[in-house]
Formats: sequence, C-alpha cells, structure tokens
Amino acid sequence: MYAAHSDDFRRSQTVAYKPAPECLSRKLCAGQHLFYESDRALSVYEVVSGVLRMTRVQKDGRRHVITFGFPGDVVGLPSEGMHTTECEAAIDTEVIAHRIGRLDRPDRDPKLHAFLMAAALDDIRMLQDHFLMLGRRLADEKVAAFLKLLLDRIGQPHGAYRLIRLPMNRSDIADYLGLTPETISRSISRLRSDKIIALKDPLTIVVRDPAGLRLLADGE
Amino acid sequence: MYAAHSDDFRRSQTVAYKPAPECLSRKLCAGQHLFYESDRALSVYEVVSGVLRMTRVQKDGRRHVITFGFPGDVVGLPSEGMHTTECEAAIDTEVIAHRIGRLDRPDRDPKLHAFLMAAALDDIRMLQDHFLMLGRRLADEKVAAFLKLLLDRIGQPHGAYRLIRLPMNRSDIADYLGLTPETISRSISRLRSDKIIALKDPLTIVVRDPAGLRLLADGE
DNA sequence: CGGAGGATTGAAAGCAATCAAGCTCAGTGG
DNA sequence: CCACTGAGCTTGATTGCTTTCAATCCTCCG
Repeated sequence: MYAAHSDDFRRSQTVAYKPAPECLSRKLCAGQHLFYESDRALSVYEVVSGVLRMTRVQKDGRRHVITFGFPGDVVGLPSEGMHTTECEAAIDTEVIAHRIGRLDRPDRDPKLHAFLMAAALDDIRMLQDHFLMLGRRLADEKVAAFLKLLLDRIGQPHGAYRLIRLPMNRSDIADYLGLTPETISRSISRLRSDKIIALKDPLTIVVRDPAGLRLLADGE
Repeated sequence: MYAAHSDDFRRSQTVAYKPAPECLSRKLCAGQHLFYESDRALSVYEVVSGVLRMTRVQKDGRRHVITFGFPGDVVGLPSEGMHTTECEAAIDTEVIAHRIGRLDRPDRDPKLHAFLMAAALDDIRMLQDHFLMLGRRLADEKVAAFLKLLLDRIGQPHGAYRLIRLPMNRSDIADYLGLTPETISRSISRLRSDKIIALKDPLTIVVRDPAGLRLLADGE
C-alpha cells in the first residue's frame, strides 16, 4: 500500500515465511537498542511496525547511518557470525526475531534459508540504491531522493496529497546522507519555498508536488 | 596472502565450494562486459584473477561505481532474478561462473546455497564499509581509505614497501568515491608530497608510510 | 515562567567542482 | 628517427556550495 506510486524500494516478498514457535515478537521503545556492532548474531529481525536505525561509528567519533529498517525489511544479517552495525529503534517499533541457526547448512531448514537469502539480496539492492543517493551532486537532490524513499516506504494519505511522518531528526538524516544537520534544514527550507513540500511541524511533511520531488530526486 | 597486514576486507571464506561441471571458467579482456543491469541473472561470478567493475548509470548520465570485484569476491548476485548493475572487466580478468538455479529452493543444492549465502553476507559487509569511505569528510581521507582497501586486497611486496598496481583510472576512482578526476589527482599529489606514497607511474603506487595511510583512512 | 533540545537562519570560511591550460607517454606515420 | 597525435594525468584560477560557528526561534515540559 505504502508504495502505490513507485516500487523502486519495495521488498520483493518472493518468499513467505510464516513465524514458527522460535520466531518471537518483540516490542522496542524509541531509542532502545536491538543489538550492537560485534554482537554475536543469533537472530535476524523482521520489522512489523515502526522504524529501526542501523549505524556504525568511526574511531574519530563520526557516526554513519548505514540504513533504516522500515516495515517489511529484515535487518541484522550477520558477517562471520556477528552483527556488523549497531541497531536501535528510531520510534516505537515491533519486530519478529527469527533465529538463524547454521547458515552453512541450508538443508536443516530450507524455508528459513530461502527467507534469509531473499532478505540478503533485497538488502544488497537497497544498499546499492543508497549509493546513488550519496553520489548525487547537490544537497537538495540528496534530500529529495531521501524524501522520495520515505514517501514510497512510509508515506500516508493526506487529503489530495501524501504525508510523511519523519521517524528521525535532522542529525539522523544528515548522517544518512553524508551532510550536516544545518544543510538538511536549509534543503528542506528550499524545497518548501519551491512549494514541493510543506511542513505541518518539523517532523511532518506534506508532499505537495510528487512529480517535482521525483524530478529532483532522479536527476532530471 | 594479499591481506597479510589487515583483514578488514578479506572475504570470510567460511564456505568452500568446489567447481562442479556447471561451473565454467571464463576469461575477459579489459573493458569486456560480463553482464548489464536488468539482464536475467543465471549465474554469479567468482573472480579468480583480475578486477571487475560494477556500475550503475543514472538518468542524467552520471555514472556510479558501486563496487570493484577483486580475486576471491563473488559478484552478480541478483535481485528478483535480475542483475542490479552493469559489470565489466577493469583489466584482463578470469572468473568462474556458478549457475544459481532457484534461490527459493535451497534443498535442491545445499552446498551451492551455503556458498551463495556467504557471498551475499560478505557483499553486504563490504557495501557497508564502502559507506564509511563515502561519508569521510575530506577528499584526501576518502582517497587514503580507498588506497588502504586496494593495499589490503591487491597489494604486492616491493622491497621494504608494498606496491599497488591500480586496475582503474582516475575517473573510475572518482565515480567510486563521489568525487571528480581532478580532485583524485590532487589528493594523490598531496599524499605524495606528504611522503605517504610515491608514484612509479600514474597507475603504480608505492606505499611508503602504511601507518600514515591508515591514520588518514581511519580518521585519526 | 523558565529551561532545554531541536530546528532554523545568518555570516564567514573552507573545500571541491568547474573550466582551462600544460604535461607525459604510448602509438603512429612520415 | 622524429614529429604528430590523442588520451589520461596534473596543475592553476575561479566559482559555487557546504561547512562551520553563532544567534535566534520554537515547542515541549517541568
């Protein structure tokens, strides 16, 4: 539903995997951690509602937001048995934990493996899409591309228009796009004065001109 | 061997998968394409020698180098049955093609699936590492991080030092790091005048001060 | 009412992009 | 053998955008 006008970022959903007894539902409050970098990875997590934020921090203290986990996404895929990012809830979030067992023995649980493979391949595609966002020339284009992503993933109907409830602040967006919070703020202000969006409050955006947004986001 | 001093970017190699009859070796000349974006994906490709370049092109013509495939890497993992990037040989390259069959039926070939899963998880980790490179503040830091990656993956002994034979030109590096060829050239010149590297020719770099390189690359 | 955190806006500085001019080197042909 | 050529690399000058630093606003909340 949330991707009625675009399927660029929609999960493929080719593999259904219904929760078995070992798949536990879990609720997280905003700010609560699900796992940390280098944690032993026993499960992956399917987002049911809310938004997760995956981050990595560098030695110099600079933080990078690697990706956000929206409803339908599966996060926490390990490398060498460990989580490769920190993960916390951006807003109140509900997830389903899937215990992953031995990834080198797909025959033990073929359905689980098919599910994990689909999740991994989706993840790769979304990470690749993220690169195109980071590589865009101007800050306004990056922000437009980001808003388009949000619109496709968590946009809500709002009269004749659609509305985005931002589940993250300006700093999170900045760390996701490789910019500063001030630049995010300025770009949003410009998009507003260009009448492409309107703000009901700093975290609530009405998309007034989806075509204009797309034009900016896709680079002409 | 090639990662004697660092394992940040080394493939986990947790899953061995010996070529079966359907795994064909294939040689590519520099510039030759292995696949294009949106091609139906029948195989993935394991790099034996040489270097592959994965790219995506935007509507406005801007090209992004998503990743390079070095020996040991597996490239061409599909999303929804299609390749998600263009792939061509940066230099003469030899690959092994692994036919992938149905990814939703791991029970058909568990060993192949374990191999593909390991490749996908490694890929995710490397893409995440790439983000940290793009997010670095200064062009010199990005270039240093890139050279460190190359040193770890394809560095060769060279007397007391180690040497990098660049398999790509300045434009490729620029499109990988989100910069311009001129900026790459300037950064390399600065690293040279800081005596961190020396150039034997534009495509042959001697790393004179690996510690200094790492310092710049890791952000203090 | 006052305080705090985030968002916005302003002014100045810093860095990369752009435009443009040489340079190097390999390949080519007189 | 050497001039010519072209592609890629380097360097210079200028422009433009983002960052930085700082001040103000706004809203929520004690």
